[in-house]
Amino acid sequence: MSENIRETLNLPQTNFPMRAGLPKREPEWLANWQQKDLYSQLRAKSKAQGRKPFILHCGPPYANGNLHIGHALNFALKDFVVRSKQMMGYDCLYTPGWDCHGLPIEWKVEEGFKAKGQTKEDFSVKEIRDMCRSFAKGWVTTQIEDGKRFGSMADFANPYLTMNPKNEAGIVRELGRMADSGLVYKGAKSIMWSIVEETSLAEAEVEYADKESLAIYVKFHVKGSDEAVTIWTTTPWTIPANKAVAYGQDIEYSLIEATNVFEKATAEVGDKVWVSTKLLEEFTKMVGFTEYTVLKTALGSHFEGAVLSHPVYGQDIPMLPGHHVTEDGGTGFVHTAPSHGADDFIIGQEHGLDLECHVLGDGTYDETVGDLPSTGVQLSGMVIWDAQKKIIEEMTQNRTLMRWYKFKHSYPISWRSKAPLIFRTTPQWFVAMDKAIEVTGGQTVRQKAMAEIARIGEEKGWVPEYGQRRITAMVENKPDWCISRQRAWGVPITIMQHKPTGAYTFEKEVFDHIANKIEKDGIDVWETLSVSELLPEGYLEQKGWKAEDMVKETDILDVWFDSGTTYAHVVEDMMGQTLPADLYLEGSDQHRGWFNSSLTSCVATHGFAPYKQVLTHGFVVDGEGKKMSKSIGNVVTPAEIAKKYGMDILRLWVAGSDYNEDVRYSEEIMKGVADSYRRFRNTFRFLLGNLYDFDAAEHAVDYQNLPELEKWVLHKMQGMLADVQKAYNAYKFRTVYELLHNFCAKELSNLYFDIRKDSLYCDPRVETTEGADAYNRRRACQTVLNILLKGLTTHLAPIMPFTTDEVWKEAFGQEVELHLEDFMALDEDWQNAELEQQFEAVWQLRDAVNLEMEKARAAGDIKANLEAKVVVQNNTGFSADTLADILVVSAVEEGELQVVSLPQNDSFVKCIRSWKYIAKDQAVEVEGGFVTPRDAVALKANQQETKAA
RNA sequence: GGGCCUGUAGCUCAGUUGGUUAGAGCACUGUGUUGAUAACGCAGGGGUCACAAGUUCAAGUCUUGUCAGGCCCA
Repeated sequence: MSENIRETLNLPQTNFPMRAGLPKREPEWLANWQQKDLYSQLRAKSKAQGRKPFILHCGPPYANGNLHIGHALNFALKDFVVRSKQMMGYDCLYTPGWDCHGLPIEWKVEEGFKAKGQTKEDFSVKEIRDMCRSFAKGWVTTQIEDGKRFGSMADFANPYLTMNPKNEAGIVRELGRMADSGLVYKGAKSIMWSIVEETSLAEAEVEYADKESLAIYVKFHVKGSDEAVTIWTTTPWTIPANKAVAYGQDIEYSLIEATNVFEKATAEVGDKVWVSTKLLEEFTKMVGFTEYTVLKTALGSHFEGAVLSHPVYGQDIPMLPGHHVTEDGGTGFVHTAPSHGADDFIIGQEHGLDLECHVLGDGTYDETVGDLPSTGVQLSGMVIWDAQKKIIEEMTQNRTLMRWYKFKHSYPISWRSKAPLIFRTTPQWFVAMDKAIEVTGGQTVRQKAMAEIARIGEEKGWVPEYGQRRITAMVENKPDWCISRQRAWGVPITIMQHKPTGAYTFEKEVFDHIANKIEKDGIDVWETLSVSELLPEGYLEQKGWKAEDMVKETDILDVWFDSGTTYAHVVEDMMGQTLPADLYLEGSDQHRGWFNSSLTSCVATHGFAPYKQVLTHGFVVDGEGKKMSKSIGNVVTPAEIAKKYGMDILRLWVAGSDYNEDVRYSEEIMKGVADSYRRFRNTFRFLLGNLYDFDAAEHAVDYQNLPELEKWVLHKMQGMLADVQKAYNAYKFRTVYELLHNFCAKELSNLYFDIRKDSLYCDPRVETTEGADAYNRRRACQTVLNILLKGLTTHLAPIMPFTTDEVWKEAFGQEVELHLEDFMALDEDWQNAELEQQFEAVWQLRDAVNLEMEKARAAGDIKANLEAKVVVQNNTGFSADTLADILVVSAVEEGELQVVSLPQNDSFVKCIRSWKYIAKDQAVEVEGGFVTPRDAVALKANQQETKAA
């Protein structure tokens, strides 16, 4: 019999499974979206509606490996933005891109052919480029596939690649605009140079590691006296390039004479040397003076005009004042080789020293270096690292060396080869930061960039705010931008020099003309086409130059120039949009990288910043807050996570994290995220299960006819979803997640669902005269469930596109696309502050009753809530019956708070259908037991319906 | 070594201009249900707010330092 009764209930029915099975099912849904080309459908819809564009411009990942978890964080955040902006009424365009040129790829390609015993010289530039191109293409293909798996709403069919001829042409055009306004110049500067890769390196490409160097103390004899000045250096190979010794103006120096020395010391009794007074003790200990006398002291200015003798070659060496001289270590004097040090270079420039570099790109000395006079060793052709000992031997022989020893210190290395770098002065192309230009209205690039940073800050464009402080510091101190690289894989610096006059082709029309050729046939035209083909018609004639006097530049552009100018060749050219873009969104390391190069470039060519807002996120670290690295073995890939948990869980992890800081990833955390996911999923399952017989068009109840409780739910939902939209606008996805999750847990599961289960399950699902009230109550509840379903699904869609799509199709049919929808519209009329207040009192009462119930339960008086009658002072404004529903008890009576057990009361019986206890005299007897009058009606109506069907 | 940032319950996070017994969700424990059932309700335990000084009538909240961690730079 009880089974028959059960059949008359309206229990939830749904095909929406409790267990998601995301790893298996997500790829199927993804294929469905792709097949329907939702991105294009959204564009068509947006166009038809005349929507305002919102441009999230994609910073290109580098195409040389699989996407890692950091990319997952970035992709997820970008997709939250794209989807939420679209659903809030924008036409949100998102073209993903890839950075394809550059040293890391060229290096990988070289590794490949070096393994086969081939060298660079075995290939033409074009052949190397072709290999690089196909290498990059392979990774772009892989990364696009990886990227699609994230579920991003993006134009994956038409991505931008910095190696596409169209983009390469755009890069050249931007260079042309800078050259035309006089910003591009060729200079000689001291730069970090890798002798392994034979190229200069950008700051970003330099790492630091401990290295053992040979440190030396050297005497420079003062001409015309028996005194000497001492220096200390860790780069003995730069001694041949020494051009000066620097002193500190205000530093006090002492002239000391050694009266006794350590027996094995190179230094000798009788040595008269100058050294910083502060460093005397350290110095004498290091060079082995066991006894010495101080002859006199003098300030640095004493050395003005002094001339020294070079410790190897003996030529005159000037002493010069240097601001960079300190007394932190060494001797207080600084060995100055302008071709091998940044400070040295500056001093050299200031004083007109010879800046020529005697070290070649491969790290060997060139012909201009003289042989070592005493030992007769030939330096030219020798690798600098090997030459060091020879130089030390030489100075030992000629008695200018005081001491040498092994010294361990932090030293710059190449990020790729990990080989130590050297400072080397070579000709390079630069973009001037401090030259006034027209496009900015007469300001320098730096001034205008600083002004733009401040303006964006005033407009709250730096999210989080500390981004402004970071980029300000970077731009403030940024030296002129070295844009040239002596490599093959990149966009050529399309400048020619007229040899006889030394003039360069800086005119914009020259760059544009070459860009057009590149756009048609690729960057190789720079090598394959002749000078006259590359120059605009009539250009040479106009200048009075001959083609055979023109020399093409062989350097290529820094990759940061490629990505730094995407605002032009992607946003303007490819996407056809107007600058600035609405948003750039990348990791916080890009304050120095892409945000910086983009700002600098766009200011230089357009006179303003390319973005309105810049959103930055931290890095993914492990559960202990340590960085992820292969050596520690704490690395996880997005692919693994997708396979284990599913992408919606990964995305939910991002949404729940505070991306302003570093984001922790661990199995424990993911377990928690998966638990949170279940709350959402079961909420949806409950909604879907209880809407199985509801058709809004037919059954929806008008707002004014809804019971108070339903109105309260709509009020709460309306306020919550309005806050959710605010949070989306402020990119506070964590708040979105929390608001939705807590609403599902508190307002819905704990309260509304719990209360209305009786109505949903037990009220008649068929309308009859005698059961009209109960029937309407259930339809009213379903009306609200249906609104909740739409509200929650649409507002959660940007975070969990897979699950919400599954919900939507379960609710509205397989052909209905959630991701073409906007956020469900919120009705202002749902606001009802008065009602909220009334319910606050109800919930307080409910808490008090629950505590009392728990006591009764502990005492063994009751088990289930429905076994209780609650005596309470009802000042809620609701009837006793309504309050009984809200408290999920069988009855409410007025009086002092008390919980009364009904099963122990002979005058009550349990309704076999609703399990409520009811007074015997009100109960209806049916086959198998008693039911309440409501259940008697529902039982009959539902049975008849079942029979009819 | 320098710049920017972070350190609140087992986990993810809130904590407004310093002001009563520091909050939420999840996890955990107990318990009830077995008609959201690998789900749901109810109740409960759990924090010397990284550490140490200082300012103050009063500090998670301000200052300084230490420790740990991250990004960028040298």
